[in-house]
Parts: sequence; structure tokens; C-alpha cells
Amino acid sequence: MRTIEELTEQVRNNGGKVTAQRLLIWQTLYNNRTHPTAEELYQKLKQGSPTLSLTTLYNTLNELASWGDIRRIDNGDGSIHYDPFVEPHVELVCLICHKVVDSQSKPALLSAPEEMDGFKIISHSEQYYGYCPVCRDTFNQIKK
Amino acid sequence: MRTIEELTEQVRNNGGKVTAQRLLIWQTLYNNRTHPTAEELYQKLKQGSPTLSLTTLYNTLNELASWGDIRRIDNGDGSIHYDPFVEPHVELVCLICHKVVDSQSKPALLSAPEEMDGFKIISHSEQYYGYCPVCRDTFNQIKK
DNA sequence: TACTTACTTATAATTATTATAAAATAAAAA
DNA sequence: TTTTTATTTTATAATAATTATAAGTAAGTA
Ligand SMILES: [Mn+2]
Ligand SMILES: [Mn+2]
Ligand SMILES: [Zn+2]
Ligand SMILES: [Zn+2]
Repeated sequence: MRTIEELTEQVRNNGGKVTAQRLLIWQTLYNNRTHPTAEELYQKLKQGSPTLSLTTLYNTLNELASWGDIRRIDNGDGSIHYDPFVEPHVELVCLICHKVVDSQSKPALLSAPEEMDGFKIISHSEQYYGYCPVCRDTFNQIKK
Repeated sequence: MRTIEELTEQVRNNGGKVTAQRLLIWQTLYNNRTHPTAEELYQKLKQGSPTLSLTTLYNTLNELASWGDIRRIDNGDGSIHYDPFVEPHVELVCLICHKVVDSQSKPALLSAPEEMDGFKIISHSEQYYGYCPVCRDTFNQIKK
């Protein structure tokens, strides 16, 4: 995601207000390399700001997603995860336990084309689906 | 996704039963190049099988997803979309209206490695996020 | 400082998905 | 073929994530 300064500009340029809530949420996401859900973020954020509402968190997350500053991930566990790291990287998703982890492997494509089929491209991602070490073992044992 | 014959084997090998419901759902998904939601599929399936339950549809979709025969897509519109076409292909996702379309462009990586960071890899996908022709124009007009 | 408008909050509503348990049925066994 | 049994389906209810609403709050501006 972009820096706090750039996001501040983004909001102001569109007639928006840089509120304490937006700043708090931005700061928590910035440089975060996990894939938290809204609820997980909320529990963490409430510590510093007990009156923060889930609605505001969702609004802010949706806003960031629409700008391409964070990316939604559906891993199949029932809630959406958010990834503030939108530079190209490889993600591994377990088809059984739904774990999502960043891999250290280099992605196949480092930069996206600016335009594709009429879409203005902002970011891209690469995901690998399969069975994590735990589920793979469990799976093999059951089959045996 | 695999053929009906292969899926039949998959079920039987695991002590399962090849029911009329499973077959119906498999057939509807096979060779389907759209990205339907559970509800969209349900409306279509009900025509041929009025007593089919949403629960069964969800169970079957989850099962196929856990085998890697279909892939879940979260485009941010509130419900999960399913893609029965799991061979490598490029997808374009609009950050504003949440449209998802397959592109004709060639994906950066045609085959996935068998293993990565301990995961047994079954499939992979490549997504490009940005603004579709409609949202892009709307966006530009508003900004002007 | 006071004004305007965007934003936040608490609350309620909605909607997608999953759990439950009784009835049905595919497939194996007799 | 008939019987048996485990799996699956169905209807229903429950859950849990996300969004809508409307009144109050505060950021930006002059
Ligand atoms: Mn990631
Ligand atoms: Mn697709
Ligand atoms: Zn796993
Ligand atoms: Zn769009």
C-alpha cells in the first residue's frame, strides 16, 4: 500500500477528511505482512481506540481495496482476509485448512502491463493452491 | 475440473456415493467458463431438480474446491464465485464494480511446480486488479 | 470562531454460509 | 433380489460476516 502521506493526499484530493480513525487503520496496515481479517484487525485496533466501530473499519478497508492499496483474499474460511502488501509476490493457499502464506519464491511476473482488455491495471497477484505440510500428511495417512 | 468419470472415481475411491445431485452439479460446472455464485448456480439447477437443496450445492462446491477441481474467487461483491476452469489463465478484476472476466492474454506461467515450501501444488492462478472500461470512464469524469 | 459537509458510531437489518437431525438412497453384502 | 449400512440429502434453524440507517461528531475552511 502507499505511504500515509500519499493516502492523505488521496483522501484530500477527493474532498475527504483525514480522520484519526483512518490514520490509525492505515498505520496498522502499513508494512503488515500478514493476511488479517476485519475481525482480527478490529480486536487489535480496539486496544488503542476503544470506541472505534467495525463499520468504520469495514468502510476504510473497502475504500483501500477500491484504490488497490490492499487486496482481498478469499481462502475459503468464511471471512475475507486483507493483504496490505500488493507488490507482486507468491502466495500458497491450502485447499483443506485454508491457510494462506507468502512464499519467498519469486513471482513469474514482476511488473504488470498498464492496460489489458480495456482495464487500467493497478496490481496483480499470483496464487498457488494445494495441500500444506500438515494437511498433506493427514490426507496421506487417511488414504493409506 | 476433471471429467465426470474421474470425479466418479474420486468419490468411489473415498467410500462416497455418486448421487444424482453430485452428477447434476458436476455436469453444470463442467466446461463452464463463467464465474457463478452458489446462488446463481442454485437458480439454474433448481429448474432441472426442484428439490435440490442449497446445502447440498454448498457441500458439493466445497468438496470440489478441496480437491482443487474448482477455484474460489472473492471479487468483493459479497458472495464467493466459483471457477471450474482451473487451468492457468489470466483474470481481470475490477476494483470498483467487482466484475471478473477471463482475459485472452497468456498467463506468465503455464505450469506450476509440483511442490513449494512444503505445499503439494495442485493449481495456480494469476489475477490483475484495476478499473474496467465502465468504472474507469466514470471515475475519470468524476475527477474532472 | 462558526459553518459546512464528510465521517463515525451504535444499532438494527441483511445475507451468505453452515449446523442439525430425520428421512432417503447408493452401493455393498447376503 | 432383498437386506443392510453408511453416506447423503433435505428442511429447518442457527451463525457469522457485512452492510444500511440515522443521529451525533469533528475535519477542513474562511
Ligand atoms: Mn500476501
Ligand atoms: Mn476464470
Ligand atoms: Zn492445510
Ligand atoms: Zn468496473
